[in-house]
Amino acid sequence: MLKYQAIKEGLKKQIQQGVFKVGDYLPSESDLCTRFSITRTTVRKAMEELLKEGYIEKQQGKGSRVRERQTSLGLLTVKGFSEAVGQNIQTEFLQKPVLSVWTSEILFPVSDHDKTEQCLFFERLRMVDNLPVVLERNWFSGAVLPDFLKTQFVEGSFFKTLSRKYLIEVIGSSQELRAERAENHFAEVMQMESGTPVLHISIRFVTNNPQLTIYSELYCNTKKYPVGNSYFL
Amino acid sequence: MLKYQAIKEGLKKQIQQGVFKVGDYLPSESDLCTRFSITRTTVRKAMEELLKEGYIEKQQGKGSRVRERQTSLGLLTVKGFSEAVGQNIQTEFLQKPVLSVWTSEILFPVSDHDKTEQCLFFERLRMVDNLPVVLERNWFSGAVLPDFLKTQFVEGSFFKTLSRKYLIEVIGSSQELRAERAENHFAEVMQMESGTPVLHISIRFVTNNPQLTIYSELYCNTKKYPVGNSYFL
DNA sequence: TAGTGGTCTAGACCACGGT
DNA sequence: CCGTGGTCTAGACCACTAG
Repeated sequence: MLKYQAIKEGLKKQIQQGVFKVGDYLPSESDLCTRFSITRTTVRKAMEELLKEGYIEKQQGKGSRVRERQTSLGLLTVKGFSEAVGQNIQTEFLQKPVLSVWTSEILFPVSDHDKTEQCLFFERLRMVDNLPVVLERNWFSGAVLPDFLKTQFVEGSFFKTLSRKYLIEVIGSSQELRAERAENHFAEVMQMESGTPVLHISIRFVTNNPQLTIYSELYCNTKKYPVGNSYFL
Repeated sequence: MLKYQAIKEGLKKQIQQGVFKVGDYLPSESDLCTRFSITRTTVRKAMEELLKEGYIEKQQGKGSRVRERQTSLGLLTVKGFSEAVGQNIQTEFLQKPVLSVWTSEILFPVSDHDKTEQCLFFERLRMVDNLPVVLERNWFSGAVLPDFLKTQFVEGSFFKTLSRKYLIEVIGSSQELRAERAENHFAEVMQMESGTPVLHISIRFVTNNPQLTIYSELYCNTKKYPVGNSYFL
């Protein structure tokens, strides 16, 4: 194992396990140098990677601080979601996590390995001011998530739960987008007129555990809240 | 100016101007060290940035090679576009670049500065097997693009033209997505039934020239060809 | 003023690709 | 075998933040 990799993984694990919490400062670079008997170059390489992967932010003169990880995975978010503080946002479980089956609703091809495992499923409705905005349906293998069905979500977030309780991180994603008509069942749940255009987002999340891939199908009413993203070098 | 910045900008300019072409190898790191009387660390920092910005790719044992720049800006592409070699892809100008006006069709707010400048516009239709897939409408200030209306597109690409002829690079983007009904005019151009869902993508491209922002509105028929992207750490 | 991250020097050895 | 990029050492000085 390369030295900078070891430092990086060590720090990452401590962040994930909560030894360093969001907002905490990591030991300074010179601290780490003496502590592990290595040079600044090596320490800085490790920190550089943590920065690139979204775990920390640096400030000259102050230090490196753990931040709420945002993968910057080119993912789309509902505009006005989470950032819009004044908004009245609710999340409602239409189906809490249960044992289910691999279904053809999943538009990305399910891997042969996944097909041989049990399939877990849950479904949520995201609302702004009591208006349904996103219907979110998720499927994934439960093989590497012991006791997931009995687990409480960390801060209401699926991905935080994977990170804190199972040390699983999302390391990649593929998305496909389609404009479709809201059909009977969806139209009703989403409180849309049947036949209204709905934005259908299919996502495959790849994690650092090769046994866990997450398949999500999102249905968005973009009338009042378009989805979007930004990216700057 | 920092040394690594100077090296980086120098190499970047030479790449943009075609001194180093796609596929060419840049001088080796030790070459650059002696040539500019600096150390490996500094050269490597410069190369690192060029890598991150998508200008080069590195191979241990061989060297650093200029590659076709792909910004990895979290942008969406039509699935099967450009990668699908067997496909029969055409691009048709519905409107070649002309002097136009800032219109309310642009969903992102047009900056006050842009509003005071002349507005250029062009419109293209992308087709696969003679089936319209994307209608693309673009607006931007012509202030910093002398003779743009008389300019031929480099390899049929707007962005390559900006890069090669004006040394302007896209450094960021914001996107918004909406599912809408194809209305009369669009439905006709796109050869879709009126009222069919269409994916509307609004993009604001930010460039390294503060005077140039590009506003694009794309309308996609996702029935056969969904749009999408992938991202991996 | 002390401590932090940012830049830079001048070396060394290694892993990889091609001759 | 040589040249390439990848890792690492042991220093130095600078720019920024805060007490």
